[in-house]
Amino acid sequence: MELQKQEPRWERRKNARPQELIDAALDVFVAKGYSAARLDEVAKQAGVSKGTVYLYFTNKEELFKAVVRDSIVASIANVEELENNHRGDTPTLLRGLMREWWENICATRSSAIPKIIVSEAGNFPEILSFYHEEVIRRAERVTIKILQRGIDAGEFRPVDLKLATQLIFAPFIFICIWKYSFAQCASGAPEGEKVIDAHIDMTLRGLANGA
Amino acid sequence: MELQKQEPRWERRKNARPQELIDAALDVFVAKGYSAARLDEVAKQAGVSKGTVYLYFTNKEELFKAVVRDSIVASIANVEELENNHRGDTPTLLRGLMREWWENICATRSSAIPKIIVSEAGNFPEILSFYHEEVIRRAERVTIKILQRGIDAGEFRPVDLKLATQLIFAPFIFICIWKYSFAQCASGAPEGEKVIDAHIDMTLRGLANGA
DNA sequence: TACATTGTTGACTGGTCAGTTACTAATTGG
DNA sequence: CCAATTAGTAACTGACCAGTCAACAATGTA
Repeated sequence: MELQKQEPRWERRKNARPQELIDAALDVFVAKGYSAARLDEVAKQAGVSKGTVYLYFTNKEELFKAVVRDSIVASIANVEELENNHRGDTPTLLRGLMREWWENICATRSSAIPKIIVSEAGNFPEILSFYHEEVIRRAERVTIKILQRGIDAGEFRPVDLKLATQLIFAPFIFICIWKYSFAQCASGAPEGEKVIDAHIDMTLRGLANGA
Repeated sequence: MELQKQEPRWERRKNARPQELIDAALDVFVAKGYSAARLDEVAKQAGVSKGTVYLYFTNKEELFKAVVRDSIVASIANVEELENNHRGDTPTLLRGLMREWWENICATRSSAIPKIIVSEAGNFPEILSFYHEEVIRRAERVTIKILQRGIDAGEFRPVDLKLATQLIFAPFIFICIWKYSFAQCASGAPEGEKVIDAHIDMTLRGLANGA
């Protein structure tokens, strides 16, 4: 018989758990999508048992919403703040919005979320309306605000605000979808960074007020 | 007691069943996607019991493959035949390919299939490799053949064949995805027909050999 | 060291669904 | 008309999984 210091079988981590679970959940949602994601796997990834997940999130849907809030909604909040505090010229501000989207969503694991919404929203209407309210509408609102500001200042020519907003976002969404579907098999996948640089350039030229 | 001719409780329809089941299955796959589609519902839609589905298809995956063969693979076969028999100029042939894709896939219920592949292929690798082999590769092959033919005849300028093929297909795929995701909530959805007309026009101009 | 508090566990439940099978009845052929 | 054949049925099985809960053990307190 040998006496040894027993490692505790588990630790209490009341404060750290939610973020750990959100991180683990993002991993699993990225890999499997929404409905095929297993909460047992999220728990395992976070180093806890499934019961613990339900201690911090009432159900799978709320966990998913927390993941979205932690990544995409946070990014929108950044842009809103950028818009509020920005004092310089509007093209720079719009470039800032687009870079933010690229760097913090498209180029990260978060890019799986728009793909999940596109893929599965039809089967989960509550998630769609949540996403529509907290992501799509807010993103539209701040983008329109920036475009309006540019038009008012005479930096942008007058354009259809809604349509311009959609044209600005479409390539971002397309890249998110591509990354998680055809990217595996299509050899000639478009290089995201370059595509977005070209897109930013095109957009700013397209909006420019030909004095 | 009244004597009446008893309607038979069900009919034998050995020859008709497979097509009836494929049609019903397409409806359900369109509405739910692959993994959320229920074979009980396919059976109900076709007016039979679930057991009958398994009389004609070994499992869900084979049923899905049959649906794909019945719609998209058939459309590719059309294009291959078009290419084989065509004697006129190549731009007309390429326009024929693109119209075929629009009319028989994008503009019909079949358009749900590319969306399903994009959405769920990650979780069903066997379906992805089937689709890659029987749809993507064949579509690529016949498109490249047409482009090469145009280049050889001096009708098209020399272009990167693989890249051009991807650029030709990307808008079709995007429309298929859009129809089954944002189309519901985005008001300013692009009108497919016009987008594709513009796309065909752009492609032919882009390929034209500036004599 | 003993006790109270509470974060965590993991076996369990209830519902769902792909796939199976023992049986039933529509059809066919002698 | 009466088997023999076989398309079709529906109840069933086994696996899976979101969500629950009674017991447990890590930590705080005295």
